[in-house]
This record gives sequence, C-alpha cells and structure tokens, in this order.
Amino acid sequence: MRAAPGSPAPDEPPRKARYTPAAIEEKWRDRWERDRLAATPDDSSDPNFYFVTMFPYPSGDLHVGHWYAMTPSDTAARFVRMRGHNVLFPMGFDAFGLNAENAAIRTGVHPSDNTERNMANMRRQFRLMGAMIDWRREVVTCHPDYYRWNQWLFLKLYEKGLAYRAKAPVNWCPKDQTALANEQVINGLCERCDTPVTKKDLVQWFFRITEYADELLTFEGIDWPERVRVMQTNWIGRSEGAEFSFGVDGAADRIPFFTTRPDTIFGATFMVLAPEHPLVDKITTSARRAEVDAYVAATRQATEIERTSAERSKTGVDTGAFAVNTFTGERIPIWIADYVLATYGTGAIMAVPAHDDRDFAFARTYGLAIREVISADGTEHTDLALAYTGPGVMVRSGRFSGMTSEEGKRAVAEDAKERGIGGPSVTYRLRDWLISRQRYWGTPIPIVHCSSCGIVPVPEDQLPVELPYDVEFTPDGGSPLARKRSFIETTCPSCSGPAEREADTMDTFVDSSWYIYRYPDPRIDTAFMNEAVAKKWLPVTRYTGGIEHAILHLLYARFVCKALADLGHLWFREPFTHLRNQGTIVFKGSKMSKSRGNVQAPDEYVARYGADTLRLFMGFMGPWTAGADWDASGIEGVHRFLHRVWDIATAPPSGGVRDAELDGYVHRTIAKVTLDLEKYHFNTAISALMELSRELLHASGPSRGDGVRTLLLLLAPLAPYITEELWERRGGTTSIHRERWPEADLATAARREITLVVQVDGKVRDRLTAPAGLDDAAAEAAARKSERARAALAGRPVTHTIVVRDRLVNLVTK
RNA sequence: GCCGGAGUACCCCAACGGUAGAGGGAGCUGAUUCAAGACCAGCGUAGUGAGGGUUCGAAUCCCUCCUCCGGCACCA
Repeated sequence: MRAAPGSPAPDEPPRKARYTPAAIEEKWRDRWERDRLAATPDDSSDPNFYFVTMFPYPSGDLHVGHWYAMTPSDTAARFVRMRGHNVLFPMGFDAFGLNAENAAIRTGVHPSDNTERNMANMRRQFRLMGAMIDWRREVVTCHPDYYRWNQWLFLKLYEKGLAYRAKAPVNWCPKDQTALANEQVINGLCERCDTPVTKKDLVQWFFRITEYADELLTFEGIDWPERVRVMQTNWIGRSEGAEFSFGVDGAADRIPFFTTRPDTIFGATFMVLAPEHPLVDKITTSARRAEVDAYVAATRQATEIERTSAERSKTGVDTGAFAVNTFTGERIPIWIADYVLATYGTGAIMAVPAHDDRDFAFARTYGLAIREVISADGTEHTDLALAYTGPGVMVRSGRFSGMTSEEGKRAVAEDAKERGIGGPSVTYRLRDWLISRQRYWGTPIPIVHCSSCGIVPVPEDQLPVELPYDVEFTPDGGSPLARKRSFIETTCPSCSGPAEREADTMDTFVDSSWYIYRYPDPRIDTAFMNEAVAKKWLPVTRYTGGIEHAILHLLYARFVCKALADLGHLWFREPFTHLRNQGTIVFKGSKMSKSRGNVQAPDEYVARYGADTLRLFMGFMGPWTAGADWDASGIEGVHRFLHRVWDIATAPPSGGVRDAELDGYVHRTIAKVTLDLEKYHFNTAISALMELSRELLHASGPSRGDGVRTLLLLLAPLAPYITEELWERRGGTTSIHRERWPEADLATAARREITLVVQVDGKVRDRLTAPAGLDDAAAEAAARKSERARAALAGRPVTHTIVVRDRLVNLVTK
C-alpha cells in the first residue's frame, strides 16, 4: 500500500515535525501584528535610524520586481535594528498617476476606487512578505490630507519665484494627451507608454530647478553610488564658455548665442537660429518667408526622434537676413535649421564650419563659407576636408592670431566683456521641471485665473483644492477636469469676481519629491511635516530603490529639499544621506511591467515554498546592485537550505565537550555575514550561512547548540518567519527580532592551523599545514624543507623570499 | 561618438595584488529504499574575453582591442 504524498504511512513511527512554511508564516503574521512588532517608537534608548525604500505605484500587485526591491531592503533594515538602532521603516503609495486614469477610460472604474482596491491588495501582499513596516505611518499621495501639502509646496515655490508659468515648446505625448518633463522623455519616447513625443507650444507651469543646477552637481556630504552621481552630472550637463551677441544688419535686434569655443569666433561665417526662435518671424525677408514658414511648420510636426537623430542629414533655410560678426565686421547670413535646439543655450548659434562637425556639414550642404581660424600646426590652410575640432593656434583672427586656442578662449571672452557684447558664461543641459499635466488623476494646481486680477494663488487656508470625484472619462483623452464646470467655475480669492480654476494637475513626481518628510507623522494637519517628530528622524539615513530613478525622482527630491531648506522649512540640504540602488529585474531580457505583460507573480512561489524561501532567493540571485534575469530554477537550493536549518534546529541537543574548531567557524561566519550585510552583499552572506549549516549538520555538543543559536540570529533578518518559529521551539520567549546581533569574538574566530602555500618563483609548488602565527623566519624555514619546493628549485640558489603571514612563502631565484 | 559598469566551469555567481572556488542550479557516483522521490556522502569540468605591461606573484593594477549592459548624445 502506498502512502499519500506528504503524510506518513499509518504504521510508521511518528516523525519529527517537518518544515511547513504556510502554517508557520501565517501564525507569525498574526502574532507579530498582535504584538505590534513593527511599530517603531519615536523615542527609544537606541539611536534613531531612518531607513526608507522607494514606495510603489499601486498597480494592484507586488510582482517579483517589487520583492526584489523590498525584501532585501527589509532585511537590511532588520539587520540595522538588531545591531542596536531604533529603525523606522515606513511604507506608502505613490498613488496618483496615469495608469489608473487610463484604466478608467477603458473600464469605467473610477481611479479612486481602483486605486483603493489596489492598495488594499498590495497591503495584503506586503503582509505576506513579512516586511517589518510601521503601517501607522503610511502615506498615500492621492488622499487630500496628503496632496493638500503638495499644493502648499506649490504655493511656497510660487511665492519664492521658483514656480512660474511660461509658454514654451514642450514635450507632448499624443497618446497620453499631456505634456511631459524632459526627464520623462527617454530617447524621444514617452517614459510611460513609449509613444514618440512631439513638440507643442503650450503655456505650462514649471519649477525652477535650474536655479539649483550648480548645487545639484556637488553631492556634498552624501554617500551615493558613483553611477547615480555620474548620471545626474551628465543630465545637468554643465558647460563653460561664453555668451556673445551679434546685431541684425539694418535692425536694432541683437541675437545672443552661447559658445564653448570663443577662440573660433573669427571663423563664424553664418548664424543659425532654432526654427522656434522668437526672432525668426521678425527678421525673415519677404522673399524668403514662404519657405521659412513651411520649414518651421514641418519642424513642429516632427517627433523628437526624427529631429534629434544625429545620422540624419542637416536641413535648413536661409532667412534672407544678415547679422554682423562684431569681430570681423562681416555681414553673415542668418539661417534657421532644426539641428539648433530652441531649448538649449539661447536657441541660436554662431556657426563655425571650419571647427565644428555639424556646422561643417551644414555649410557643405548649402555652399556657405568655411574659414580656418584654428590651426594645429600654426600655418594657414585652405580647403579643409573635415572640421578641425581640436586645439591649436589662432590664425586669421586679427590681433588674437598666434594665441593658442586656450589663451584665445579667455582673451576673446574678456575682450567682448570690455566692449559690452558678452562675456564668459555657463550653460546647462538641465531645463526647468515642467510640472503641468493635462490630466485628472493628480494634484490640482492651486491657482485661479481671474480676468481682472490675472493669476491668483489659492490662499493657504482654502487648501486643499479638492479633486472632484464625479467627472467624465472619455476616450478622446481630453482632461476631465477642464470639462468639469463646477470645478472650473469659482470666484477670485482676490476680488471675489467670477474666475476659473487652473485645470491642469501636477506631475506625480512632485508627490514623491517630499513624502519622506511626511512619514514621521502623516496625520499632522497643520503643516506638511511634524517638525518636532521629523527632527528625530530626518534626513533619511539610508535610502534604497531602483536605479531607474537615478535622474527622475532622485533629482527632483534633491531640488525640493534644497528649496524647502531655503524657505526655512528644513535644516539639511540633501534628503538622502546614504543611497544604494538595486539593479533591475528583467524577464527574458526585458523589464518587467504590467504593460509588457511579462510580470512574474511571486504568489505561486510563496504558496509552494513560503515567503522566507522567496526572500532568500531574492538575495541569493547575485549582487543586489547588479540586478538579474528572473529565473526561478535555482529557488530549490535556498528552499533546501531552509529545510536543513529546520532539521538542524529541531534536532535534540546532545552532550559532549566544546569544539574549538566549530566555535571558530561560527565566529568567522558572524564576522563574514556582518560585513556582507553592511555592504548589501546578501548573496555571499547567504552562502556563508549555507556553509555554516552544513558544518552544524554533523556536529554535536554545546558548540553545536551555540552554533545553531547563532545561525538563527544571523538568518533572522533574511528569513524572519522560520527563524522566529525555531527560536520559539528552542525555548525563546520573546521575538528573535528583538534580539541583538551576535558579536564576532576575534580570539575565538582565529584559526589555529593554516595551510601554508610554498611557491617557487611565484608558482605554487607545495602546501604545508602549519600552526597559525609562525614568524617569517620559521615560515621560510618550513618552506625550504619542502621536498616539492626543493625539486622545483633544482639546486638554484634562492636570492630572496617573500613571506605573507599565515598564507604563503615565495622562494625567488632570479 | 563620449562617460560609466561588467566579461571567471554547462548556467547563476565567489575570490584584502597571495592556494582560481564560497554557495546554488543542472549533471554524475555512492548510501538509503521493494522502487522512486526527498535526504545524506562524494565527484567533476574553467585557468578568469584577446594581446601586451608592471610585480617575487595579476581574475584583481596599467595600456590597446573585442563583446555585452546602462547613461548621455546634432547640447553649440
């Protein structure tokens, strides 16, 4: 007769209890909740430590990518806690966003209802993870008690001149029907939906992040990955040079332009304006107008990808107007071309075809003059085959001729300054943060438009401007708020006359730019932050999150922190003292996302192996910062490990004497795991614990008992359920998660016996077992006695030896 | 094109300039079993992308190149 799977045959003796994750995990979820294990006090005898991991968008499911982000962060936070800190590890939801609104258009379910339902499910999933989250401090950005302070932030920035309204050619996503910030355009595609982005002239709200460009480059006093600092530095794109202006021939207008090569100004044989440049219309001659207008119109229709492709051949149109090169006195033609960007510098350039690849190509195409003014060898050349962009000596440059290009850069800029036509200048690639969104599911911008008073901010005491629930979602994609008359129609706070509300909402990155200030007391309704409580926590001691936010969220959050500091609301200028980014989890080579339909659900793994196994596997896949391709085939390995831990820890204790070897092994493991967890090296920490478990498997006696205890403590932050259960079964009366982290004792950890490697001329020839701590002479003597080493020496004299204490002896003959 | 990061066994990955192997997966052998699985014990395979250099000694540092990943890219 065959026993049913999983149940012992009736005639077998009763077996020892097996590891059954589902049962013990549910038991501890309840117990921890009942005991409020995750509730962090604001004051404790342990020093406070504010550990935050980026909060998720409530898509409805915590997929494998979320587990990869969250559970190792939870492990790191638990580790810090066991090491004697009072750790606040909060969670919330970045709950506004276009996904919910698009779903509403598709399915008719209101974004608010949909979001609430999704959050409820995700809270349940967080509970499965076993993350030690203080839910009393939850922040939900779509609730009026949160976004009210979004509006407050907007008003403060507005008062300070850091929020402003301007008409500009903005990035427009035709699918999402809204403007986008530059940071949200990835390779010309909408960050959300991969639709090619076009340009549109719109009046929009901006935050003046460029005001902080230089400070954002400093990263002072913060420990951030090099990679993120480099990405932000590239994004800000500081460029030193000079700004000059040339006058328009026969008109009063001057055209300012930026250049990094003032030394080439004598070679400026024409100018190029961006098609959107404000002077284009004014200076274009009537003979050229039709062609210019057509070109401008064509440019506007082109997508960002079409426009910025570097491979594309250069196109442009002559405006018929001329500028005067102040340095040469020449009249030079003014062209427009789409390779000049309206949003960089001044939207105009002096074209120096001899020394710029792009200008060279353009001049060749349209037969414009090319004049060499920088020479590599100091002699003058004609008929350049290519632009020369390197350094050299200035030629054909009036009194500057003979200077090196480096000298010339300064001299020309200084000369221009004296003559009042320009001077040294700095330009950034970073542009102001466009925060208006022509959508519903976001924070209403607290502004009223009054026909007599103009733009009027909503007074603080009238906040929040609540998002109306009852709006119409239509497939045309237009903003539901703009059509909601009862929302739009209002009275002017200033003159009480009829007025209209701003219909745009804020970019959701505004919401997430300051949520860390809200966590310490998310319920305070008199300020954006409970300063007294926040002072105990802020700034964030450690922050973790995906590398994909390197320039989006992380740059915005730094800006808002600095702005709030300047407004007198914060006492620090960097929000995140210490940052680490996990890499991206991909599935079969592409990033996991709901829209791609390749989301891997953790649920079946949790059901089959338990949350502990999945948590462990997240850390075991490889270096956390590297990310990984999702492949669950290795999950069995960590699951077997937990079974082994279970078997070891439930085995009855045995008598005997202490085992110094095993004690040493245990203490070396403590040292190793401690170091690894400090560095977020979960994979090698788990590996060390697997080794330890194998050592303990066949051990006995008191050393074994202590070893098992240590194993459980070291494993507790990684696998909170099984360790808690085993702790209790072994007699623990309080939670293992309130225990202190073990300390490695160096004397116990020290090896008594080592393997001494004997090399001859750097090649390994023998391995000797020797007592630890031999001095150099004794080690050398032992090495010289080695038969194998002598054979390798073959009688050659040893000229000198290298001894590495307790490791190797190298006998060198040459 | 520019700037980062990475190339180690069949796969995922370890290795303060000092024994190339910690761990896991897959595979194989044995023990156990009526048998299978689980479990236990054990096994192997690379000389570290290529080529130079520095060094007593290089996966590790330097140079050149190749491949992959990420960022920036007509940014004046």
